[in-house]
Amino acid sequence: MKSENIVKCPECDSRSISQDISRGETVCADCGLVIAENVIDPREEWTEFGTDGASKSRVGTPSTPLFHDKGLTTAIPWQNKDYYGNGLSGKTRIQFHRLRKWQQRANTANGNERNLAAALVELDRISGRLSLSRRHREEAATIYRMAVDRGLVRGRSIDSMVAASVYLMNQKLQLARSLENIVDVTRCSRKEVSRAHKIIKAALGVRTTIPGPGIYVSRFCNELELPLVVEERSNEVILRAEKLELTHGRSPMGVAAAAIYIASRLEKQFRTQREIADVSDVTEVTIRNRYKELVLHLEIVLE
DNA sequence: ACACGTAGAGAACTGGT
DNA sequence: ACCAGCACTCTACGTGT
Repeated sequence: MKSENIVKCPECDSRSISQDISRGETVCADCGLVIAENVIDPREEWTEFGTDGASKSRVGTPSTPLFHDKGLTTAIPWQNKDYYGNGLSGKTRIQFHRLRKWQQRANTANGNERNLAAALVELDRISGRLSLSRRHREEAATIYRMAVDRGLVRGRSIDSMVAASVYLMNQKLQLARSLENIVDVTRCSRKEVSRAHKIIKAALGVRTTIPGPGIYVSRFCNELELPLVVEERSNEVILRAEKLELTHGRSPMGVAAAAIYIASRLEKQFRTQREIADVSDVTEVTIRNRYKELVLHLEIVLE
């Protein structure tokens, strides 16, 4: 990984690339794109093992919850070759075979570890499809790890528990992903995911604030390429709507979509109901119903 | 093209048993 | 665990500008 050679962000062309060495990441400071990860930390470890100072050289990637062994592995290659590429003698070969076997067992020996290993593969897959940042993946992985530790996964499908962990992380960190967004990228039903989610949430005692429409505004506006003023306007509308309890029992995405529709017209940055419906995963009908309601009760005049 | 309105179907939550 | 009732949303229209 030649991260030190990167000078421009491939996403936004910004030149402010920063290296977070202790996390092993190279990140664009402007758009937050992670350009490289698992970069080896070349700095000397603080702990000194020798007396000459030169022995402080233990390096490696930082620890992360994203691998079942937290990324701290020693790999014994399968080839029966030594460092110079020469073949190993029969005796050594047998010895290495045994070492490999034991390491395999040590890595995934108990059921929990094996479970985690499988789960993290799934987490990686769905995180990719939801384009979650590393921080979000780590939080989801941590939640899943706790669920495994409490024995919650036993007898339930790994996939549904992983999806539920992602959803819980999403709520905890106020990410704007709906349950549908997550169900779409898993192999299990909405019912399974929401049941698993309830179980984990209760067992871990995670408190989440019920997400209001507000959390969707910036994501939708981004996808619609609307300027910041529209975003602010939308939030004002939503705030007033919440005060009048116009949002209760309504799909938050529908309310957000309607607020954006109103705001975009107020700011003369017209977007059609169709366009807004597409990014917000609600239908035009719902946008219409919500926006009529909002306009009526908030006494907003659209010309 | 876009916005508007409606009817029937359907999914999801609540409370009851 | 299943069921009924409920409010809300969706699909699929037709209509109007």
